Amino acid sequence: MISRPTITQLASQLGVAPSTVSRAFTRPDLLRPDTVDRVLAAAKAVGYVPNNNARALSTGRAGAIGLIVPDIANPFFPPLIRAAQNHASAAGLSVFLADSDEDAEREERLIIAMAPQVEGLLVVSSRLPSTRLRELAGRYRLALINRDVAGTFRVLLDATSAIRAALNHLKELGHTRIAYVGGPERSWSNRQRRGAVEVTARQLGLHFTSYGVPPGTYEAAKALSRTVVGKGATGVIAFDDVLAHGLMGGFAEERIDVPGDVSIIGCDDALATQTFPALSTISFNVADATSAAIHGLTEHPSDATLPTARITFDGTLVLRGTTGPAREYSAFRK
Amino acid sequence: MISRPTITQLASQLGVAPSTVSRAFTRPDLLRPDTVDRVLAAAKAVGYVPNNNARALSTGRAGAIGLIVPDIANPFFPPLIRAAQNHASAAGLSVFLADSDEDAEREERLIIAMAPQVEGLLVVSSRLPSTRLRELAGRYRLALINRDVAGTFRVLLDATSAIRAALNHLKELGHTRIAYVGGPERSWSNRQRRGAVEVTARQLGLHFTSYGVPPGTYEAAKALSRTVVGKGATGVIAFDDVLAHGLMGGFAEERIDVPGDVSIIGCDDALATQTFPALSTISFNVADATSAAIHGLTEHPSDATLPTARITFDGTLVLRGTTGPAREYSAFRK
DNA sequence: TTGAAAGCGCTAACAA
DNA sequence: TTGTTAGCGCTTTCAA
Repeated sequence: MISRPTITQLASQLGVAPSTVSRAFTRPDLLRPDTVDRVLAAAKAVGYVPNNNARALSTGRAGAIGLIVPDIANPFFPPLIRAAQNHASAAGLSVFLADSDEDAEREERLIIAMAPQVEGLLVVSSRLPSTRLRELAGRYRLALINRDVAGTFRVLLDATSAIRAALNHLKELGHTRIAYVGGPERSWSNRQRRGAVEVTARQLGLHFTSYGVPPGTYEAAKALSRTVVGKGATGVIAFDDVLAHGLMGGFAEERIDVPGDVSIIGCDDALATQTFPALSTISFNVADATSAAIHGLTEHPSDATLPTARITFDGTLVLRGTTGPAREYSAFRK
Repeated sequence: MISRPTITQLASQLGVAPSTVSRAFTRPDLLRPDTVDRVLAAAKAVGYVPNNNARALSTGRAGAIGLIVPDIANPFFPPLIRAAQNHASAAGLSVFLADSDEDAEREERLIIAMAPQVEGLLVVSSRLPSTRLRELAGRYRLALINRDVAGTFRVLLDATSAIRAALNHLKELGHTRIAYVGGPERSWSNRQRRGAVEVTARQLGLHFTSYGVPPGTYEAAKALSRTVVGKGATGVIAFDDVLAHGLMGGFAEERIDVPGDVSIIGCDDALATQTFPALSTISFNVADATSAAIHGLTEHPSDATLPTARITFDGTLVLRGTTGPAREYSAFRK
């Protein structure tokens, strides 16, 4: 932030009032078109850029939103972050990004520190307890993504129907033993997905087993792969593509063929086709969901909190190369 | 940004002057310790948080830095982004993140829009022409990462020595035909790495071929894999881990064994061990490099531009599972 | 050690 | 359609 032309300098140089310059930028409709042109041209010539801080101070509107994610390195988040930036900048807002590092306390500190400085906060895949989150949403302008807390403004990527489609697909291929490999326990998506797999499996008469990979990492999933298949599951649904990929890595090492020996379906469609074989998965329209959340954040800018809302987006099953006919358990047992 | 207690309110509530409250936060050394305590306690009680915008306006210091990356979804950047945030927040700064989407014009617009609002800009892997970059660095406070423009403040991850080690390693394994698979043409790292491979190959008497994957994506690299190996290369160095992984994906589809048929070494160590076999690569201390850049950005906050500097960090060759003894070319030719 | 007061650059009544 | 003016919340001289 080095010194630069101010609105007053530009105004006196043009022989107009500061407010005229201001209006040329914020309410050009109030000015004669040629005045606007004159001001804008002069602004460009001297390199005048409005000072956001002064503007924010004057209007009481921060001109920015905050975005908190648990782990920027997880491939699910970058597209979301990019979508958030695009939508925010279309609304004339910049975005402060922060990473909670999967740490609930850090997440709360971030919320408290950032909230007063921004128009509102997009909190994605929160790791905070629901009661805390509800409290915070009662004090600050929070829009949650992938966290279903009653009384808050939340946008949810709902995998239920896609999971039903996935299990139907596996059943048709002859799979009878299904495993779910879950991720972070604090993740709402994880609990939702596990629940959906369990319920659907029961409805379809499929044997269901659940595993957990609390750190949610590729490595941890890989380490679990032998166990999963050793217990006889031939169809596995993973919490997300990272875990699915980790399982595939483990299977590859064990010479367990995908999809010959075991079928696997991920979630989030975050790895595109960067696995071999290409991963079947559940895809969401993250951009639309993010857009909805940003809408909520920007809609009634002067309210202290966001209205209660529950907006859901369904996922779609995307079949690629990791599902195939079931093989008999014993046929590849080691 | 909802209404919240101001310094004036807090002051009158405490029966002190606003400046006293201000000093309790910014220059506690000027106050009697018990005054400081009293103010801080009251601030905490009423939930007072300093208004960054007002502070920025008053001091002329933005309290934030900007960070521009070409593609947040590329796994090289998230760790860097996280490092930037950690170092910035340690210096009391927040960070505005922006993604140029590999687009030079968009990158320039971002620089011009953000620069006036922040203490300085961290521009990573710029896609702008050097002349533009030099101009911008002469006008704004820019710290470049992975872009070597004379006269600017730049921090470089230098792969040269690690590439030398890599080729020596391949040569010892009996490889004689080396290919480099490059990424974005605008990338300095790409040009540097290609040059290092070429020079070293010549010195070691190895046959060298260069390929390019301008989009720099997994998909594009995968599509190139057959060509690379068809021309007889048995050792390949990829611009980055994403391309290396893409090549591996292509090889897997073609039933070309890694490292049995072809050895491959990536760069950036961005995929950890998320490939099968685990990828040999060149690793950099991104956190230190980022720290150096942020140091530069925060050192002389009132100067209009950063001093000229060229700070380099060498990479390290990390051998994992994708390199092995060379096989005769004809042995696996299709 | 603390207070009073001016001013950072901008916006938004209100007036003209 | 444009100008005047009073702050927004904070920091920072200067004075006490």
